[in-house]
Amino acid sequence: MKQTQLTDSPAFGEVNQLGGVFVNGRPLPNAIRLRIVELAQLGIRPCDISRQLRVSHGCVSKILARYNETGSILPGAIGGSKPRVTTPTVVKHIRTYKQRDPGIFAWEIRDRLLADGVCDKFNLPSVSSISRILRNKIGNLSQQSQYESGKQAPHPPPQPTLSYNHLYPYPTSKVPTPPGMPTLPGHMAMHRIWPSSHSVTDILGIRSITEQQISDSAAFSSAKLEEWSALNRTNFPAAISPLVSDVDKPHLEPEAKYTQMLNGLPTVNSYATAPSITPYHHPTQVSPYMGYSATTSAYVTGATWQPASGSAPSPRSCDIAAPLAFKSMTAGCDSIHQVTASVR
DNA sequence: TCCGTTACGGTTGAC
DNA sequence: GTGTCAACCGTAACG
Repeated sequence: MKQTQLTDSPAFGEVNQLGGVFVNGRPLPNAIRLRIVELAQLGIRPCDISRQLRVSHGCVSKILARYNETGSILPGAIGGSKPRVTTPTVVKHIRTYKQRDPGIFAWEIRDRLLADGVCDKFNLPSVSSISRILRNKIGNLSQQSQYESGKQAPHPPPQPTLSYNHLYPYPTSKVPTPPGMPTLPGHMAMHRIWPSSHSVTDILGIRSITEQQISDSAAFSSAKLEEWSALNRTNFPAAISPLVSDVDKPHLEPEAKYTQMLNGLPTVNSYATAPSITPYHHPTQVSPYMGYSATTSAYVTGATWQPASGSAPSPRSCDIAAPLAFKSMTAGCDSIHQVTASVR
């Protein structure tokens, strides 16, 4: 299989064709993700980023595409199930509808749920789900309601004020799409936080990176990423930090794990330092930890990105010191600049 | 050579 | 405690 073509399969990581270390099935560390976006914003071509960071170009392409689309460098939510749409509130309303009109069809209930604001188009149960609820959870309700209707006052109408989002909020509803930004479908908007707490510029401290030295931005990156890495699922209350959304919380954990394993191990600096990289050269020491340091303090340094030859790098060969080009990222840059222009 | 896309094996977490 | 499912991941390969 493709994966078996990898050059190495250490117990805790694998080495790709570029010599980079990765953990199959796990996201790249935020430090590398951040670096990918940073380099792209500096005008460095994805192929060069791929080679320098030893990340497959497909991955670079994916991360940059995600960043352009969502403004976030963080991976999506891994695992878990889709939130249930048949919440108790929805069931209650279905029951009410059935009580008031025992002959109501499932599709009519569905329309009512939508019309009354109980559900929106994203969490509207399917007709089959409603039928299942009628069958399993409400059962003989029609007969019961007919019986009860004779001795009870009419059931109060459904209260549309308690929407599904009240119990199972969708990030899309929590995070309005900013002006000028395209409206994303629900699955995409799940990760949309705007102004994105995960945008590079935000990560870099809400300052325009055009105003900073790379080393300065790296310091901010490091600080932010260390902040991330210090958090994990278990100690991450929803409101603990505005920097990270609920959706993205799970992805802090891997780095927290990696960080915990870092003591005494090489940092990512040795993994992704440009001068040390000979194209397609496999590191003599293969350690998955090399690539999974959550801290960029050692990983992202200005001097690190000098070309091995010592000659001045061109924009085509990683001109870090050159003015920002924002190559091919202009679509999202207007908003980015708006964000970076403001200082909290 | 570059890059978007896709198949693949793998991980994760809710149910 | 375990299995299933559906989301995600990055890589390698293709075009």
